[in-house]
Amino acid sequence: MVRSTGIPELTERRKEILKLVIQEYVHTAQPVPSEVLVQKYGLPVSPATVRNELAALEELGLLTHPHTSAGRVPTDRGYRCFVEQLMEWTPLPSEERRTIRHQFFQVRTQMEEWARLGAATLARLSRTAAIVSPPRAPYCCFKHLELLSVYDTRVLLVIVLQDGTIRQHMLTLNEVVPQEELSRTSNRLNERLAGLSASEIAGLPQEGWTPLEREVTELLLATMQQRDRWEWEEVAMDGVLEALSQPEFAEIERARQFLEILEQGYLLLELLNEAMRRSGVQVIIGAESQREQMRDYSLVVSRYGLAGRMEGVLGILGPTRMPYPRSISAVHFVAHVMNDLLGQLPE
Amino acid sequence: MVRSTGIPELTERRKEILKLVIQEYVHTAQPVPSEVLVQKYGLPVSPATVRNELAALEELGLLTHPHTSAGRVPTDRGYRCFVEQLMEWTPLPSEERRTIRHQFFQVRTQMEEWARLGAATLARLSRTAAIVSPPRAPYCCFKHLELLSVYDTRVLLVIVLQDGTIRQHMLTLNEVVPQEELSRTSNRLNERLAGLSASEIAGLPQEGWTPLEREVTELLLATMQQRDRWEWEEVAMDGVLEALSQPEFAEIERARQFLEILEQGYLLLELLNEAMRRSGVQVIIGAESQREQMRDYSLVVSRYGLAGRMEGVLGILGPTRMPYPRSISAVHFVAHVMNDLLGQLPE
DNA sequence: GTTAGCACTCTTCCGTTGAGAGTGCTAACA
DNA sequence: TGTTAGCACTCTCAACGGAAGAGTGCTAAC
Repeated sequence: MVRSTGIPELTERRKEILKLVIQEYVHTAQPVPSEVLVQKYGLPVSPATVRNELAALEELGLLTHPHTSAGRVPTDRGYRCFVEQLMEWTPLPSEERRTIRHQFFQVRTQMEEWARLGAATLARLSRTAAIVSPPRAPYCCFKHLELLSVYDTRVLLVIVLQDGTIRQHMLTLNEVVPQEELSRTSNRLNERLAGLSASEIAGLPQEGWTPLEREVTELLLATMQQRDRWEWEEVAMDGVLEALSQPEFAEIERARQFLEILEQGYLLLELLNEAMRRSGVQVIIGAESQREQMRDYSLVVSRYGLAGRMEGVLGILGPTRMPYPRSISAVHFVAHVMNDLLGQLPE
Repeated sequence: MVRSTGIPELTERRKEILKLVIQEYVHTAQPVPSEVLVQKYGLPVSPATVRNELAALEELGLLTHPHTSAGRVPTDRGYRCFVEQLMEWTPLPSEERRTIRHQFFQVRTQMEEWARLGAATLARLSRTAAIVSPPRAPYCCFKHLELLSVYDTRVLLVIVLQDGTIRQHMLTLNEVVPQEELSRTSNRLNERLAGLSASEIAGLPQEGWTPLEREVTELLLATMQQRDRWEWEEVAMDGVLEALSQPEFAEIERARQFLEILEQGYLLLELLNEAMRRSGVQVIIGAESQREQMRDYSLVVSRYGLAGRMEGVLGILGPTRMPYPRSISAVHFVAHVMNDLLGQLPE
């Protein structure tokens, strides 16, 4: 019997051995020899038997070995099999859960802190690089704007969208306009535009509008459209240094490649956007991402929030050799906590 | 004659040789042998003579060599001497200046873009890590707040300070309050508090205020006090990968130390704060910073903005082996451009 | 199906060696 | 006195070789 993912059914003993190889390799970062499996984990068979099984697992594409006299190393498929069938769920200690919930509770009023705390928490739990996008509404309507006279002809335009996005623009007017007039203008615009989407605003007839009203509406539209593109800069990131202490980054070139993925972001943005379409924790192992640059790295991601209303995505990035049970429960838990935060905040 | 900085006066020939050693070393990252100086730069003396001079410069503490049969390498003092006395000013090509000015012009209305563009520009010009703090007023007064009903008892509080800082808080009230009542509350608070500093607000008597007014004032105060601490997170950073391609980061441990300095930030914050107190471009070479972690790195920084009204700081961080003339003109120029941006924006 | 035994392969470490790079010193020279 | 050629000396670095060790794969026996 073959599963939908193309992972072969294994005998119990092979499952056990594969699991041990992965656990050991994740722990030591060294190819795992047959003798260690017998001695350290007390398998009730001889190393020779284990070697036969290892050879069979290699035949199935779940393990490799770097050279003749080296131990076994898991392949992407091996990890996949582990994640789907063999892994034991390791929930976070309830003590730790409480601490984390408390930390989130403390910043519950400061939305701009959520992503940052999420990334920090995730990085600490997973000991690798963590990324958390701030929550936002996918189709976001205008909520409120404010024109503030700053000095002379300089005016600050503050735009608030319905998901809490705030943007500010500095305008230079042709003539000095008193604050009262600015307030009247913003009130008029608020009455006309509040609750409308970008396309609705774009479709409004502008007869009888003042030049200032038109200019502000123009900027408002530009802001709303710009917001619709995800910006890598607003994604919170943490634990990069933590990740770099892994032995896979012993050569600087590897470290640079890893940092490049994180700094450029477009590649991760693509993968995160794909992940947004599904629910639950998703694991993308090495070459499974179909991205050459990601060949040696795995991504554990989850969407969070209220679908279609206010959502974000979070995850961790590390070498394919990562403690998947821990990573998955970390991502799962933080997504859960952030879900709760958002659940308290209906649109 | 000895300068105030403790740099010895040198003969013309020694100046020339020191300059050449530094230029060559900055370029190749290899210890510079006497023969290269003669052959490549056509010094009108023999290698033996150059060796005598090199030995003298080493005696003065301006050069070292890593081992007996290696060429010379500049010391921190050597670089200091170079920066203060020997360096030739290399202005940016006017073509490039125009391009950069144009880029800044395009984001002139979006203050939150300034630091990011500044960092990107600086990184590109200097080919190393760049940091730019967003501009802010050192003693900042309250400008405006707005309470927006979000849903049920959830209310969004938007705070605008006089330097353009914007913070948002999500409140949960005990009872549902209609938007009109919220608007009246924010208007009352705006009338009472606009233009006041944190300490002035803290000193106001609150008799007769509603609980909501007190709560909002509380949050406002917390926000203003929090703003007074510089937050490393708001500092824009760029060019980190660029920096890591330098040969000094061939060993991963070096790279990690460097990234640690940039990620933690507190050390740089200290140095930047010191730099804020002086004007003009400042160069801090290696151990001059008195910080062990900074021993192998140099910082070229400049304050920008309007002293006491709206200011920020920017700079670059790289190995002590850096092209100081280029770095200094880059920092100088970007500070200048950002000065101009702010000059158009009196408080 | 399991296992002991063993040959085989490949890596890794270590000591050696030799070449090469550059200096520092000395003695001669202008 | 400053400059220079010559040369010995030191130190690094790459290459080499060999030995030890790790672990496998295979075979034959149980």
